Amino acid sequence: MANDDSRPLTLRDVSEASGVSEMTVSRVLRNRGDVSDATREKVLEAARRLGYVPNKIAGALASQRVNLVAVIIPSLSNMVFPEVLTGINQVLEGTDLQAVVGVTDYTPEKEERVLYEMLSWRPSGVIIAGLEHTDSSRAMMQAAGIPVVEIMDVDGTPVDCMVGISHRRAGREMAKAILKAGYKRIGFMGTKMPLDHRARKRFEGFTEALAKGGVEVADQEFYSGGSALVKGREMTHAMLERTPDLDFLYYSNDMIGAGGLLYLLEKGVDIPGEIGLAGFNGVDLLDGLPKQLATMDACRLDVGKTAAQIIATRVADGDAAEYESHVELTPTIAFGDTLKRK
Amino acid sequence: MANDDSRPLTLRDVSEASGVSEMTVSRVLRNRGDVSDATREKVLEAARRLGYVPNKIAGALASQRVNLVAVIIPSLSNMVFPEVLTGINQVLEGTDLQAVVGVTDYTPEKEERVLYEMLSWRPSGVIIAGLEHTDSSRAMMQAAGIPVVEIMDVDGTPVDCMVGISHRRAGREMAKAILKAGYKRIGFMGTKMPLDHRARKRFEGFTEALAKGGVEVADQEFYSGGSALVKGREMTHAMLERTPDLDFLYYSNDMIGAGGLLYLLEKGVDIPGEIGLAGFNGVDLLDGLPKQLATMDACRLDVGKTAAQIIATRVADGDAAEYESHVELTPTIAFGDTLKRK
DNA sequence: CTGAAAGCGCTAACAA
DNA sequence: TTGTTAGCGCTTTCAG
Repeated sequence: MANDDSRPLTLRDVSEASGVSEMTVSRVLRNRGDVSDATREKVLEAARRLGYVPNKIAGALASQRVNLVAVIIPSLSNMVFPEVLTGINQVLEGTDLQAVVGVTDYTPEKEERVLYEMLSWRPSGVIIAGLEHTDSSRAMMQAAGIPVVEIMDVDGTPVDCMVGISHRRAGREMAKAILKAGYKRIGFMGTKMPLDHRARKRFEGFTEALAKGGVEVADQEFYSGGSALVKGREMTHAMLERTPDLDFLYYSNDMIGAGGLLYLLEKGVDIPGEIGLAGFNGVDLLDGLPKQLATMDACRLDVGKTAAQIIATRVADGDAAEYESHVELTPTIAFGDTLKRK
Repeated sequence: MANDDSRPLTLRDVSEASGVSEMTVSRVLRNRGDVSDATREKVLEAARRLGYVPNKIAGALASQRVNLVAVIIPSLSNMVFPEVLTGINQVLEGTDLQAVVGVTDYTPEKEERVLYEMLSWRPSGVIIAGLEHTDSSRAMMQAAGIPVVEIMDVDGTPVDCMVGISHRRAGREMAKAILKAGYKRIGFMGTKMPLDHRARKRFEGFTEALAKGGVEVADQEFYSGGSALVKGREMTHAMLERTPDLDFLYYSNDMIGAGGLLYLLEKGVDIPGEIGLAGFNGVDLLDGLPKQLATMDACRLDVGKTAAQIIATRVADGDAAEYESHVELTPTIAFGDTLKRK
């Protein structure tokens, strides 16, 4: 099965084994051009028998084409991003494109390194989370001459295309719903991540809309590290000790919201009567909680699918491609059981 | 900044811009061989100014070296796998190796396709979940002539190396702890996945050890799809309706265990007095629950680190490398608040 | 329908 | 310390 020495097999080996020229072997293996059934069979048989695996490195260099799409995201442990990936993969599976993932840990420097590394493989496109990048990163994407889709945010100016929701607007909408329900003393909890621009924008939209209603955030707290569920419990406890008259808690993500919810339910607090709660993201997990946490869907699957669709279209149709290059998806509020419906 | 036409920049462009030969430019950019500080500066300046990004495709073809490690896992949404990845990345960051992830969705056919695809990029090593693969997949890994580490399971025979825990033993240990605590009427809940060999092995070890203690699983149920937390609630409810005298529930993963726990707490069931509970994996999430679910850690971070270490060592030291090629990690039971400590 | 020749952009090996 | 030469394994192009 394997060849005598340990040198990987080449097209030439298949050519010799089948008595067909390298060129024709190549054609058979790629289903390109017309090849007679007889030779095709000979080639396929030989390739199978030898256990030939083509060398894409050489193929890519020769054809100047690489069927990879670089996907650059901040983290894999956030639930949110694997879901975007799922959307991307769903669409790419229908093409011959292949996603390759890079993780930035929410730092612009690592993002730059990862981007450089990935671009050096000459991918067919880039899908990257967020609109904030170093100048150098932006320059690289511009110079790469390939489609670039910035995802998950539309509050800013993209290098090329963008697909996502407006986090500012999401924050505003939630604030409006809260005010409308009659809550007045509002606490906020989130991650201590100056580099999580989307969370920041949500918070800005939130405070802005509250202000319009004459309300200010009465208390706020930020955490970093550790189990989000635990942090949600702890912060909720601490905040209510400090500011007992709060009647609403807005969490910057569902996990800490869930922690807060579990904590308050144990304490026997009346929700949403005495205190209302809301999170952000619409994670699956919430469905299994004793009460459904109010939240707002970030359209993660859709974002992934739309972004991949743009890349696929551009790769297939070239510059003549027709598509929306700026797509704003609109999330809807899920009131659940923790936010009065007014 | 960008070049005139839209052709990507080459070494030659940098060479011309700096007045240094291509070869020396290459040396500077790779920090290889001795280059005078003066020329080094000239080259780096030119490369930066032009915005040159090397072409790894060409580099890999010429050097016959690719600094990629193929990592093949069943899923990204299982929490477990991103954690293994974290371990892998932690170790690889200290080398010039780079992980590339492929997802199989728990099917051997897709695993085979993904493996083929990845091997065609001629990676320096493979890390792949599980010991069960198609003959063809096994043959490919054998023929690739690169280090292969099969992870997360040691109950079987690897192609090359393996790192993980024995799921059979994990099942047995949990059964023993349960029997020792005095529980007798035991229910089991898990995923309906004939292809999740590790869950299967755990179950086998579990029933085997129970049998040794003269106990049989009194009821069992399997689910597929949907939110695990919700499924945990639903199955727990259904099972206790059907078999009300159960005094212990063993869940094949922590998420459904958490769902069951939340459900039973709402019902006011005394845990672990009236009913004991245990899950599997030791996920972070559990820390935030009202009671700590008993579980068993699968050593995910360690598995990733050890596997990556093996690859890194083999790549660096070649066949002369010294390392354990079969590593069995031993998980410990966390009794939490849901399993009597005897 | 099949084959021969000429690179793709880079690096190993050697020469200067 | 620097430069020259000859490919890496495949595909493009063009000729049969």
